[in-house]
Amino acid sequence: MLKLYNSFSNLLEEVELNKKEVKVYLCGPTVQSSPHLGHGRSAVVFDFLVRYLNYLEYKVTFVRNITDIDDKIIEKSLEENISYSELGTRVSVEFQNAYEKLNCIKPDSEPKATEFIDEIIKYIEILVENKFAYISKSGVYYDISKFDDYLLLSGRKKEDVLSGTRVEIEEDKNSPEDFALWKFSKENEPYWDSPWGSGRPGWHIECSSMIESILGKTIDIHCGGNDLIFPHHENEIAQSKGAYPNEVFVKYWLHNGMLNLSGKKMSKSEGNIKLLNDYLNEFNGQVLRFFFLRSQYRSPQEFSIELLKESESTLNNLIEFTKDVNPKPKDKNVLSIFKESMNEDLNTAKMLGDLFKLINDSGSLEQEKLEDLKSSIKFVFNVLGFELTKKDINKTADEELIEFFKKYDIKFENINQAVKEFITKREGFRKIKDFDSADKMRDSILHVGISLEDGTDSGWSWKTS
RNA sequence: GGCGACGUGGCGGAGUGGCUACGCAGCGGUCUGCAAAACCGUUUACACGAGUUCGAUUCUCGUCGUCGCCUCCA
Repeated sequence: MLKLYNSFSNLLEEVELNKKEVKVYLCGPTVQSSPHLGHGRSAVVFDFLVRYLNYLEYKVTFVRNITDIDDKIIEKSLEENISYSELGTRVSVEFQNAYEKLNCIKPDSEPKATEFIDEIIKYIEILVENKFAYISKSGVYYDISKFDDYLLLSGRKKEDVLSGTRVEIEEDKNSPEDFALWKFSKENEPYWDSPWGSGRPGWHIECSSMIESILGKTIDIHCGGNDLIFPHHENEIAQSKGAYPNEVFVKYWLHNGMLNLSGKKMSKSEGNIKLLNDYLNEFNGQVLRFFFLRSQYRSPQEFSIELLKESESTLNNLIEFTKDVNPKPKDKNVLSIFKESMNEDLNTAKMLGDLFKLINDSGSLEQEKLEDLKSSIKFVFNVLGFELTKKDINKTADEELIEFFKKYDIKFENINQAVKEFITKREGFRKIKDFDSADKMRDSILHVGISLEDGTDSGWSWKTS
């Protein structure tokens, strides 16, 4: 039985869903700047969720939105002297590429706020009609005083929120905690026409509106980073309950923990962000993905380049262990470890530990059982979106490699052929016990990232750094 | 100040009222011309104080500390 921690009840709940139709919505990024590692974590951990639901034979409809219009995007595009849409498109492409490298499955729908302006306006009209919204000089606002159940998700009181420091008081709102549904445009700002005046949607309304348009009034699982709980998700609830008071909006709220750098949250506002692309060039996407697997999705997770390298080592060991088998669901222990830990609020960290325990105890297994263990481990990793094969091993020749082998009179055709010839040459020295020369060759090839391993199957391997 | 989370061995990170988590690194060994890889073995852990209990890292209370949110954010 799958259990998930519901942020709304603050409880681990047994999930009851209709197998034939599970609707999942993930709050995606605001495309104002390049994707950072935190975006990666959120995308990957909820990709684990969707893949696991698929494995359990739920029929999932998965939507992940893109916020392509908001104050920060406008601000940034003015700085760069390009249009908001040019900036948004450029950054969206970066996100797509990153998601692809991380092997996240493509959502069934990836709506952008600006593609749903009509729907958003209709939604606001309902809120105005239901008296949850009012029009003022600067825009249309949600009237918090009308919604009694405000802040149930974050478990706060209205009066406590009032004491916050960031409330914009300069605006002509009835109450400081009211939030914008529609913002009238100032000069040089992009705008769309609306019954109240030209402007743009507020940050929160797009999600309520797109959820309804694409998935319907009730969805099963709503995911996002835990920094979105307040105000974003509170406001989504306020909007959706304001528009449709008698409908259940979301059955299960799931929130992932933040990524930390030296114990502090990585975020745009802290200015301590690490860009995904920086690491996706140096490491392959699978390593990043594996890094995210090592911690349970709700826990804060510490990031550093050392920890990423550590993940790479661990992953390589796993790849090595399973290298000669095809993925098959054979070993009952592996499958029950997989299901039990995933059922326990997607505890991928526990799964990993328990699987390694099996690997450690596998020394005495007979051949067939050992193969079953290996192919089953490969199987569950496949389910979670890992190929468990070494990538980049057939790295195309670059100038450095060609030059290197030329020094030893070896013509570079492909990496395997070249290294093989190199090893044969070195073996010549070893045979006549000229170990000085043999060691020099081994040292020199190490400088181009190839490490020779006498007595192993392949005789060599790539080093990553 | 309000609300919440957490404090586990060198680092990371699970979990449990009594049984080695696990990974990586380290150390020792086997192997090897040497090294690497592989394999075997292995070291100081549950912030502090009190309580409940036959027994607490796990439950309760207190203390200290760290972090998150409080209308920017994944």
